Amino acid sequence: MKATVTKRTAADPRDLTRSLCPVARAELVVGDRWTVLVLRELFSGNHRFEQIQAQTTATPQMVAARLKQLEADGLVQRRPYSERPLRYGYHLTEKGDAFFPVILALRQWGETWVKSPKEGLSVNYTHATCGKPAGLGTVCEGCGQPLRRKDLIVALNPAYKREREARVEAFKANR
Amino acid sequence: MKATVTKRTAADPRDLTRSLCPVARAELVVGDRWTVLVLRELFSGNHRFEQIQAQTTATPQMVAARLKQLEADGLVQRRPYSERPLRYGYHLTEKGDAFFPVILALRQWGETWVKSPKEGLSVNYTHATCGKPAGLGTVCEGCGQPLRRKDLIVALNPAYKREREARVEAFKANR
DNA sequence: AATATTGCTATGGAATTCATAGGGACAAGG
DNA sequence: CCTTGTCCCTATGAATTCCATAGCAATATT
Repeated sequence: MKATVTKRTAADPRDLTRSLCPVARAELVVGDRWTVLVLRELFSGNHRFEQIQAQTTATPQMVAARLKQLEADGLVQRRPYSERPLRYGYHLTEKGDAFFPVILALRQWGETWVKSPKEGLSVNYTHATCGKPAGLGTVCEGCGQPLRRKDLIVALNPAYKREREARVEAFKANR
Repeated sequence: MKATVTKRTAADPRDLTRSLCPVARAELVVGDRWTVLVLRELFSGNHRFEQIQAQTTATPQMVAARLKQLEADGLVQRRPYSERPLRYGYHLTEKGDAFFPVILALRQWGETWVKSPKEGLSVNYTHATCGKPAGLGTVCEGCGQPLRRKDLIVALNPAYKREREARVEAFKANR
């Protein structure tokens, strides 16, 4: 006979919200494609709703829901950037900023194993601290120090830059 | 007037499958909670369907679908571990193995920002190459070398070990 | 007064997920 | 050979989430 009561409860070992596994716990917060893309935009300096929507290509509900959840989870803080009309920008908290190594690791894997080599690197980082190219890892290729976002000088591949500009145009075009 | 034709096509800048952004491209493959948990299990040495199902707590369809997709995406290879009856185990390819830094980064962020300190670290790694504790980063705290999965000696926190054993029991209990 | 800008919310249908149940292929024990 | 057990999935239907499209509110601009 099959089990009759299998609903998940708080004490259920199948409930991952209290799992001791740090990966499972992290995934409960960021285990979603749009969430990661929203964070990517915040790391790349886009703080406004419309920009995030345009670059992630998500629907406005998806963006609104993710930003709301990220705020509830403490990764994002909303700050007004205009009083009249009242407009909010979205900014990373310390907890959100600490997510950067995950983005870097995803970037490295994506560049190496998902993109084709002929597409070239999309982003080149220079490590402001030591002045050398930072490479693809999570620590600087030149000096060995862990890479923090604010120490990086970003240079976009021209094709990738065009792609991002094209999304802004496409977004404006059907507003 | 609103735009009339907004379906996404191959040339649409909103189609991320050909985006030059490595993060977006990576997320198309691994931007899913169950997928990441399946990979975690493969990294932790569980290669059989039932084990993966028990530890991820996903439904069998979810596990089957994710494994199938991971195989199609080249991260996982299926190998028979028994001829009669014919049974397959799931193993990481080079591409799948290269995903380890992302798992490490998620682990670091999860341990530091999602779990409460009193829960303690769930996993402690010793770097076999240098013999020292590897720490929480993606490079060894002791020797500075990037951490590869096969160079790590794993020590599970007793409470975390019990949690994993409890999931095996719970799984058997309602089979 | 008319139009544009920005940041969302509303709606309905399509797709996905989940809990639960079951099935096929074999092995082992009686 | 007949039942019971193991392992690896597949089937089903209900609940949930997602997406495309449309629209609204509060201003600023002309």
